[in-house]
Amino acid sequence: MRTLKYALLGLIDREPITGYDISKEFEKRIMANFWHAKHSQVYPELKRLLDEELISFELIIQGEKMEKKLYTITPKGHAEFVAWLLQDEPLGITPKDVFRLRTFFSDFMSVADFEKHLHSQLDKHNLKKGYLESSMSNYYEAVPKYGSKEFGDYAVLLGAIMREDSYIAWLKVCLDAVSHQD
Amino acid sequence: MRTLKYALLGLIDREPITGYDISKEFEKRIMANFWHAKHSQVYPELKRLLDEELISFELIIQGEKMEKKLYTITPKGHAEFVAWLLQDEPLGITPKDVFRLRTFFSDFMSVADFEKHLHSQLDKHNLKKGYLESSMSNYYEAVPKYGSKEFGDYAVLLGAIMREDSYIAWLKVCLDAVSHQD
DNA sequence: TGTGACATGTAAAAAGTTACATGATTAT
DNA sequence: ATAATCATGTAACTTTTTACATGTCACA
Repeated sequence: MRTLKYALLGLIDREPITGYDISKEFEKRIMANFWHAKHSQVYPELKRLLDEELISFELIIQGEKMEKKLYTITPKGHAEFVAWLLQDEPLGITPKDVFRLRTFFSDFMSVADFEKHLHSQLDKHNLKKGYLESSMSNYYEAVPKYGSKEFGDYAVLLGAIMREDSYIAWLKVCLDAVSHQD
Repeated sequence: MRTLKYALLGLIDREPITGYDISKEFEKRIMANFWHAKHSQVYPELKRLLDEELISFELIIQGEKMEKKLYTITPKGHAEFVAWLLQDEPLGITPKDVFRLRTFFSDFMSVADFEKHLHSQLDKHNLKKGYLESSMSNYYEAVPKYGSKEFGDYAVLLGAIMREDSYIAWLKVCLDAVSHQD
């Protein structure tokens, strides 16, 4: 399906970018909320897109001699990207979730152990939600206009916060259900 | 990390099961809501668990000559499974989501095209939510008691419904945000 | 008699992770 | 000076998917 290909093409189409900055985007910035790839996957894929003439690059010298490659999309790359963007796909398999797997097998744990797990998850998801909410309030005071990059950023950030809210609500319901049975 | 190993051990620990039924569990039953593996991954992993003496099997003859292998967990397998179950893990990377990726790049689409995408996703997630809700009402009239298999089933099913609700709510917010700008 | 579900596997390829490898630049 | 970050890559391995491969059983 080569989804990474389109994730890279889209990012490069937004604005010229280096492999290093693409990796950062996947590891700690907004894209980390719905896609991921390590730099060891990004660099070979960039080389492949270059071979396919979907992108090109300009060598930039940073300081004395440090080189970086600033990638730009080609017309062919843009056309392929937009064609992919408009495709309607079936839902696909539900994402894997190790904590839900543990919950499914909670009958092999004591109530106390399962409650410890639930509290630990609550802490982690609350922390994550906090990070997301501060990104939201730092960058977007109102809903950005559709058609701007900011709208995309805003929409996926909102989705990430809602996903955390829902996960937190689920954990609390589980906690409720077990505590009424102690 | 070998999470598939523990997913298999847990299932087999619940009750003796064949490779075929494990695959069905991943493809269409409750486990499909948080884990997945094709039969081509399941059979080799079962062989590996057998080599490691974490499981054993009994040959069952179905009808005239059709053979099936009913796998059972060994004491060693059970011990490893429970040790894994009690581990607390960091959150790990956010699951990939192709539709969120498309949303992130929605500035390369017309409002009409993005709205079409949103409606298509709404249809699919509403359908999925419907399936989940009917499983819920068919099987669980009240919250099952903690410590039973049914509690695990119920908890993850509830989580899956809440996840769909949240996704649907997000899609509606996006639809609202774009329609106010037409 | 043929279709769909039951049942179990292997092989090859793609995708993703971990480890290896190197060097420059900036801030303390 | 030294640690953190910038910057780019490759190699080996694990995980996952797609395709190949075979045969049984129940039902219409």
